[in-house]
Amino acid sequence: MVVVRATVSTYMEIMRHMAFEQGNNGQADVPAEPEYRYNAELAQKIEDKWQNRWQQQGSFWAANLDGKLTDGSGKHADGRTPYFVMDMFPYPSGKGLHVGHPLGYIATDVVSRYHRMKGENVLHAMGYDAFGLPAEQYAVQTGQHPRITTEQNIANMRRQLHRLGLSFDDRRSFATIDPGYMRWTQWIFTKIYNSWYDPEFVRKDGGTGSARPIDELVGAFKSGKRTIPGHETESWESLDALEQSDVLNDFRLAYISKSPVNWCPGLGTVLANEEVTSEGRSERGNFPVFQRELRQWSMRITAYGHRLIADLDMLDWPEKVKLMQRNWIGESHGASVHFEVETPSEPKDMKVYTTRPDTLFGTTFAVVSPEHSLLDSVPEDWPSDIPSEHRALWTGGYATPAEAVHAYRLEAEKKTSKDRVDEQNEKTGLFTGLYATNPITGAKLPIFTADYVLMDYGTGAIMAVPGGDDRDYDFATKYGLPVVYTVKPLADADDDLSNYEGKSAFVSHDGIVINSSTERTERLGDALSLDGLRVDDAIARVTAWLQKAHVGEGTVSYRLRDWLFSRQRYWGEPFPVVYDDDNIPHTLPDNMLPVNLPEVPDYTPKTYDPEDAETNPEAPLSRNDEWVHVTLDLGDGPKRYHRDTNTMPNWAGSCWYYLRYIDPDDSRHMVDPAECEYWLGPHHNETAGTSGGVDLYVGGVEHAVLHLLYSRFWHKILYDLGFVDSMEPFHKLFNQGMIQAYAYTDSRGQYVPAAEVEEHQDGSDTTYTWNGEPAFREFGKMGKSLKNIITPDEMYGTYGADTFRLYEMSMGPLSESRPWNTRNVIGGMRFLQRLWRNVLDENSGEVKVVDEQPDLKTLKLLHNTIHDVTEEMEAMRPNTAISRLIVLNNHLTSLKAVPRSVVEPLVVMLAPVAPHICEELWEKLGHADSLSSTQWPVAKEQYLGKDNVTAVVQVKGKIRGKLEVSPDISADELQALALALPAVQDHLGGKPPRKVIVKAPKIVSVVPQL
RNA sequence: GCCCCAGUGGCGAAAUGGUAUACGCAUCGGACUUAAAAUCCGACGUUGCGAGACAUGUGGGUUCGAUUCCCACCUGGGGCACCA
Repeated sequence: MVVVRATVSTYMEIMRHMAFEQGNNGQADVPAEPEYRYNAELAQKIEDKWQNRWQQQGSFWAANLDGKLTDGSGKHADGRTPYFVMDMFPYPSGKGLHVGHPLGYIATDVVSRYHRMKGENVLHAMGYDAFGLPAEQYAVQTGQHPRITTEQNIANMRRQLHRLGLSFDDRRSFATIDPGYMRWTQWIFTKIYNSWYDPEFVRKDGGTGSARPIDELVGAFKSGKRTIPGHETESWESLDALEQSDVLNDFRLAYISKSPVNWCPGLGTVLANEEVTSEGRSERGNFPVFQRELRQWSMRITAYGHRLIADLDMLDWPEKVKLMQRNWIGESHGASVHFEVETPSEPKDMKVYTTRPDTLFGTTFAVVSPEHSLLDSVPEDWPSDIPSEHRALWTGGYATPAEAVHAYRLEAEKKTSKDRVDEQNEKTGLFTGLYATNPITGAKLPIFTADYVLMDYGTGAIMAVPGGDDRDYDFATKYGLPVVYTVKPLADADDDLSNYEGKSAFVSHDGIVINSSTERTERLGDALSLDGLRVDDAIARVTAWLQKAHVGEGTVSYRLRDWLFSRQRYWGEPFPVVYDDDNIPHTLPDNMLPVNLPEVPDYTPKTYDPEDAETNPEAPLSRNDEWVHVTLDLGDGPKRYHRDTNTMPNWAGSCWYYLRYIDPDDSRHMVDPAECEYWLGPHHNETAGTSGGVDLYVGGVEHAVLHLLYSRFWHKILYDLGFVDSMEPFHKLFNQGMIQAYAYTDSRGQYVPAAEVEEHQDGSDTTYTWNGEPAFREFGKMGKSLKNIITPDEMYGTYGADTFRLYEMSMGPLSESRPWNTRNVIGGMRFLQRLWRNVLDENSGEVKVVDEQPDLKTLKLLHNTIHDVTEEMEAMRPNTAISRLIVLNNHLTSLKAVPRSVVEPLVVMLAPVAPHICEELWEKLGHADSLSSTQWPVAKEQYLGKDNVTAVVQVKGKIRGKLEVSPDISADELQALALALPAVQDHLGGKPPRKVIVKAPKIVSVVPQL
């Protein structure tokens, strides 16, 4: 039985241990390591040296065209191609980093260094996304102001990242909390607020629909070119300020509305849809979330739904992320159908949304959501024609429809979002006493209210087709409503309808319409028959018919909701908005920005019993009266105003930070237009495509919809308004995998420190013990609670930053998740040591390379390696690139003397991954320049071919022989050689082959007679 | 339920229609050493004395040839989920 420590254990530790013991025994000195051996201690020295030198020399500064960050070359950074590579904005948490965090940062650093060596002008910077809930919660726990703890966290994270040797342009670093940055976040908000979406506007890229200044809309109202919704007969001037404000509010891209929002009493704030899990709980804190009608800020992201889907086609993103965005936006094409409803006061128009207008003939009732406005117009008494056997169920036992509706609304409000949308739940609902008229058949349909219909999708009302829809079928069954079948699935086209008795027919698009015709009527005109049509044809025909009869039209609907933009928290950007005495909002002019956070007696959010839905948000910013109530001159003399006390969500700051990297100190622009065009404009280099945008954006897939969707949305607004000229923010997206880790439990299921667990191998069985007791291995994330955290600091101490970088880059493909295994790190260390020894003598420190010409075999290996490594780097596969470099280095190790002309390109090619040791070797090899400005090697064509290749001979797909042949052997010659092989003859059994496939010079495949 | 991705030695993995297991870890053997570490050289899918046979989650298919392409299933991971 062999005992292996599963922990960080290198010969270094063992040596130190021995030194300690022997010192105690007063015995002979430890055999000293060679003085110039590449070990953790030396690595640390080298790393410090180069990190300082890079910083002093500004080795990684990206040159702007003009301004403070220009390199003075006069034009376009000396004509170099720009390359913009970014990591996702990190959140400086108080917990510090573990070895999983820097994976993406190392990857982008390798890419950055590689592109610099290709002679490009590389922009690579790192800032901090510093507002948000965790910072606030951490501050509450420690009793300090979030600004203090956040700044400490940023400093700590900077230190840890610096130690990795990342090649950032440190002049371009900032945090979202910096007033100079926040000012522009607020400025962008005012631009969005003062814009509306004109669906007819033709953009410069040829597309239709664009954000436009709200003044253009006001102009159209004034000139009468556009009628004023809700005031169709009035002139703009005849409306008072409040009415004007309300009208514009319905058009603005940032607007205030009283609508059902996600209220989370446990966090004391409202949340965006994207921040609520499918369990109906908050993503942060896992508290229940309730639907409540509250006045809140929203952003009209739905106006961009179509462009956000369509423009994905321009992007070089993982298909998986594109798909997630498409699904999240959920564009569906259908029709809005108008049903007339008799109410006590007047006839009303009830619009329903359906993707299947072809099933209108199968509609047997209608359902509106509990929040629907129609419920304000229910009759005073129950109609007399309620089927008596269903009366109790339909009325819920309430005396009047109004009472029933009121009670049902209250009940719906009390349910969590989860309870409301849980498919498992039995459908509930009540009759409203109202009837709708089917516009096609004239049939009278009872209208129910039920919470399975959602107010914020479609129109909040549906035509129920129990013959085709499972949900409607469930409801119809419970409430005794009739079922009519109007579509036969194509597969069952010959079946008669009795086959569908007792179930819904699940109406797929693959079917034939039946039972769907009507005569010409006085009211609606033409007769309509869909019978016998395929579903898609029927949809087209009925939609055209509805449109002609003015009782409906084709519409597009989105699953995506407008983005709820306000939060009732302290640690976020304040809204640059004040209200006058009439409560009309005004955005603050540019010269009054930024609006800084006020000091408040208590920045803790007001939270409630997480289950108590009957509570209201209270914004912490409202606790400072002096800040809230101000006198300002907004152009019409000093007046009293009160400030908006909400803060923006965490996403605001991360929506546009990439723009600020380009031009971080500009006090006149959000980003200088010329710099922005150079770095982001479409075709700014060959990889950016027509969309333009950041050349490479690396981050976790967890932001697939949230950050990446919001950021695209803002970018498109800024594009429409002419502030940026790329259509998309991020041209290429790459999702790095997660580094996972083993965790160990004892027999009671408690986690034990993973670093102290011992691994035992007994034959093929592996067992684990901790403190002599059996332990059990599981696989998951790295985290404090699992007691399996390994920090970068530990890795620096035992191996150095280069080995750590090398290990992370070599452990597997970047996009895959995989377990961390400290035991394997030593392999990278050994590689670096062997390379070190190939260049210099460990004992003397003297460079030992020779200037003689390498042999042909070595040259061929070198140039093939250059060729292949270049390919691997382009494809972001550092793992395979590294393995090729190891092969080359192993070959050098086997030579009697190491040729300079081979080891130098090897050092250059390894530099992106292990920059410090390579810089040191490069210097020792006699070069004065930093590797960061050294050219990437180019493979020489004449060494890429091979003298002899091994041709494989297969019979019926099995290898029966190998031949060493010249690479330019003819097919006939190779075939003859192959057929002459005794093994081939044996397998042919004396008969001539049926067929021979020759792919000279690599393969001969012989097919024997049957 | 719907959609997407993955499954290869003891382990991390390589190979995208043409020699399966490159590279690294672990393990074993050898050289060096008084000894150990380090280093260097070598072995290392299973089975068989061997020729060989069998092996890329399972079962089929296409092909002269399949880890790679197609179909079905199993397992694991992820996304969406009363969206009309």
